[in-house]
Amino acid sequence: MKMSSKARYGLYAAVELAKNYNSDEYLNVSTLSQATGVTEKYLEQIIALMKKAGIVSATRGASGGYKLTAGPDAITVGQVLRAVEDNLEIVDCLHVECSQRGKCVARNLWEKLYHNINSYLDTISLTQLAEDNI
Amino acid sequence: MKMSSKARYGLYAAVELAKNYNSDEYLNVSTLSQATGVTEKYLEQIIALMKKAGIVSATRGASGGYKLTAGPDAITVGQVLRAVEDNLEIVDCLHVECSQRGKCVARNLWEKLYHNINSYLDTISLTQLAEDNI
DNA sequence: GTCAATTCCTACTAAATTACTATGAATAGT
DNA sequence: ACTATTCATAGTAATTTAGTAGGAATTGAC
Repeated sequence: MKMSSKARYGLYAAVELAKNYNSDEYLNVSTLSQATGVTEKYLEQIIALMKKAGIVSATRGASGGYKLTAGPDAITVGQVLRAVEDNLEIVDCLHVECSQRGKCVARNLWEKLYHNINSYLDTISLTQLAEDNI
Repeated sequence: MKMSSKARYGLYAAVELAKNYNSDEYLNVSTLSQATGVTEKYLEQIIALMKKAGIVSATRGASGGYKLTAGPDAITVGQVLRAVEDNLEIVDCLHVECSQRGKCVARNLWEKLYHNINSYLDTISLTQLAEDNI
């Protein structure tokens, strides 16, 4: 039950973008890579996931880069993690039909646990994370 | 962030052992395998982890098998999962020293999340799980 | 309108982990 | 002694993760 490196790196990048939010410049991958210690090419892929999820926007070309689509107060850790981790789901049987008989003793447990985790993660904004105010 | 099959199978086995708790017979791997649909050899390994964690006891030889060391009311899902999943830890940096600078923005988050998950899982007993009373 | 800086897209690969399978020794009841 | 069982450990195949690589598309700057 480990978080992937994508999840960790995604958070690092999100925090950097949060810090930059009040600037009018975009942060490019090269800068983010230096700030986070993650290779550019890998970060590109991770940020692409955040973009796809709508929490990051981008502009191309010279002086292009990335920006949060909303203030860091309004974006939660849960949103970031769900974007980069493949949906954060604890167990496949929540969306795929489980091979076990319909009456799997654990199914309800996984659902509640999943809900529990996400509820918690959605109480924490990027601002709070950046300020370590958790 | 997926639960391993060990975690799922471990719970299945634990529920079977819970049902058997009031009997004076031990459940052997072969029976458990049939009840859960998991191969005997794999189950052996999983139950060994539970035994190591002290929630299951065993006797060898003819008419040997396994039994919970305490009533299913007194054993939680969290105990089972921590036994079979390698400690359930969300992220390595909770016990291994993290390569990131000491001031990792996420560390506190992982700790709280880890605590959160375990607290929840420890509120659910095997009895509750077996009765789907979650 | 060309050039350079950037994102975007997608294929590939190496390493690690997971999910088993296999073999056989140790033990205990009958 | 025999048989049913757990216990210990090694091996392996499949899957996933974590990253590399190459280049096309786009945009701003000059």
